[in-house]
Amino acid sequence: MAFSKKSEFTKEDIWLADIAKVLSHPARIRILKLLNSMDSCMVGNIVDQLPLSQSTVSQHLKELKRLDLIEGEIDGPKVCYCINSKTLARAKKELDKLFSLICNC
Amino acid sequence: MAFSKKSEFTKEDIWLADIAKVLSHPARIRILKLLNSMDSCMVGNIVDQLPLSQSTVSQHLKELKRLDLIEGEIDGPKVCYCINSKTLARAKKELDKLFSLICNC
DNA sequence: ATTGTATATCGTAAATATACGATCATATAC
DNA sequence: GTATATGATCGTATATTTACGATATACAAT
Repeated sequence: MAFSKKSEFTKEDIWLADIAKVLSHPARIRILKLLNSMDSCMVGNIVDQLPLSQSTVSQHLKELKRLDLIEGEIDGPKVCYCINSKTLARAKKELDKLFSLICNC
Repeated sequence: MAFSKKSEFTKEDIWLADIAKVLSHPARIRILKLLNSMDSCMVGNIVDQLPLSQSTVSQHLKELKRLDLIEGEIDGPKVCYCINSKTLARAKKELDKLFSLICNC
């Protein structure tokens, strides 16, 4: 493509699309579920649960962090990730708005 | 990448990720909103409302149709698209399940 | 200081997505 | 029949995503 036309849409639609994009890989959905179910949220534990290399998981974590869906806390040489409920709640609200608009559900 | 690892996740996560992927472009979000607000749902009307060429819009419609989020009905030389509420309701339900899992919201 | 452990980043290859113009197929109108 | 209109598909260029191994960084322990 010559260049992306995404910027020609509304800010709201772009943000929702961006959130959807972060959720558009099963690894990232899995990671979000894991972060909420595990006692520990170290990267190593996440890597162990996924069929992906450490570097690939790190990339997925970066994407989740970029959209503020998760937060990382440095703990010595380790990093502990956790869900950012605030952003997720906002995402849920906006998705609800979209669905109520387009299909009354 | 050598090849995608998406198939190594659960069917549920893959389906949700696929739905999210369809929603991951502002043009497709805009199209869904338009289909519900316009009297007519002809392709031409949709093209008029988007900053994209006819062929690009057709590609986006194909994606929405692939996941069964919309349905097309042939009307002479025209095609009328409409929302498939059933699939959207299922998507909403699965997204709700995900959000309640990961952030109690 | 050295060694080990945990994670991020870099470089890179292949897959997929985005976008367009051109063309094709089909239905209507003449 | 031919022309016109609508929308899908093809071909193609570029951008982005996905994935990995290798390397770098940062801290901890010895």
